[in-house]
Amino acid sequence: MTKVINKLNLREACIQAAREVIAEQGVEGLSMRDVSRRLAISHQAPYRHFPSRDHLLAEIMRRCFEDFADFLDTTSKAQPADELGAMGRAYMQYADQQPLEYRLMFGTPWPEPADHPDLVKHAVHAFDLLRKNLLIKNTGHPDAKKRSEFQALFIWSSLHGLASIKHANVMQHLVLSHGVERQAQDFMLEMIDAALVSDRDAFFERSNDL
Amino acid sequence: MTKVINKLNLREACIQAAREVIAEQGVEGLSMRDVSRRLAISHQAPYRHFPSRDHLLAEIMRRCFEDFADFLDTTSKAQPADELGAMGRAYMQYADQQPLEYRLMFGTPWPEPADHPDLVKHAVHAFDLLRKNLLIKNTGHPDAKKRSEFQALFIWSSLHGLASIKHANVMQHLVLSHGVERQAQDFMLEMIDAALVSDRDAFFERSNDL
DNA sequence: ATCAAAATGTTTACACTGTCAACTATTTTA
DNA sequence: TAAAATAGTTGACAGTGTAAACATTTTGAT
Repeated sequence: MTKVINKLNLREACIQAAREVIAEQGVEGLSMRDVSRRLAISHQAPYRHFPSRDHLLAEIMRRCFEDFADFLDTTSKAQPADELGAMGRAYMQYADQQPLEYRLMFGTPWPEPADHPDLVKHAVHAFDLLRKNLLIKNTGHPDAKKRSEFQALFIWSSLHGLASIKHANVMQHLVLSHGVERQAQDFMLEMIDAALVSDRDAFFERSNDL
Repeated sequence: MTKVINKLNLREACIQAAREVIAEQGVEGLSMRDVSRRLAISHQAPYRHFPSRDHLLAEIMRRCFEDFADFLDTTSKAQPADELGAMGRAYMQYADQQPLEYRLMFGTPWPEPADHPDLVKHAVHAFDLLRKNLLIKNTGHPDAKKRSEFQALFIWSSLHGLASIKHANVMQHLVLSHGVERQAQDFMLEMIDAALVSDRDAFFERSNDL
């Protein structure tokens, strides 16, 4: 029964099966033959739909970025346009709730970008959401564009850094005081906020000299 | 000749050969058989010194953390004790100059920590340097310990996040304004500084209620 | 110095991987 | 309906990690 559905669109079935494998065994454990076995098809059948294992993986990653951007979009649109904190929380929320997807996007060695332009396009789109949001916040400022980019990179780095550290499960080895691990995210968001409100005009003026 | 040296201490030779492989082909390209071929020994010889490929890799990672901690230690000791910026710059400098090592430590899926306690110990040590430095800076403050841990996590996350993004070579796809990519690190360090000087007493008081 | 034991290294073998080539069955199209 | 494109299968090859059995070398106690 399910098999019939599979055969109707083997491409989709491969993607789904691959995601199951990743969920159970991690990206490293993903193998074309595993996918084939799950679908009870020959080990070469998936190659009719994906040129290589990397292409299958890239397609999955691409969809993750799509979902991720959607999530950020809808979650932050539900807030006032300048509510940056909401976006930060949304980012960390996604990282928490979809650890697999997050790890796939940001913790997996990327395949050669040149071979997977769509993957890059969708990845950049997620960043652009943040950049645009900041651009609104910076209207009126001289160098609003540059400013937004610097800030976007800072925010993204901080959030991504924390998410990575969380996913690496390394915090439990640091012997932190009670509550620190749990509240690290809130503290981080406060720090980002504090950093943003502090005027950095001097930096931007200096930066134009180079 | 070199072969004699190799045989004298095959364990060390394996590690060195493995690092060469990683340097040339990345971690993914590291294979036990590759190591063996380089040393002109049988493909099972390395197993007399490392129970598995993961153990070889873990030993290399452990040494990287050792080097990394040493680097941070000496580089930041050359500065006044409370010069946090120096530590941040040292961190990013290491990430820039030793991209391979950095990627190995922070960008490679870790083997099961329980199987490699030494690896964890050395990794934590690098974090402790930062934590201790902040503890000095926070002397006199109530909750100096907690404060330091929050701050250390924030700093580490930010720096690590930026380094990861740099290493992923994703910035070149973001179409950033001129100079932004180059100056991102300086901006980041300024932001961290700005965030730290802003008093967060309210946060810490709140945090104790939970 | 000898001789057993421990260490180190080699050979063989197995199950797994990605993917190429050749073949067959099915579906679409002219 | 015949031809062509598409989809799936089978078999092969070179690569991997590593277990097992064997050979050699080094070491330590008598």
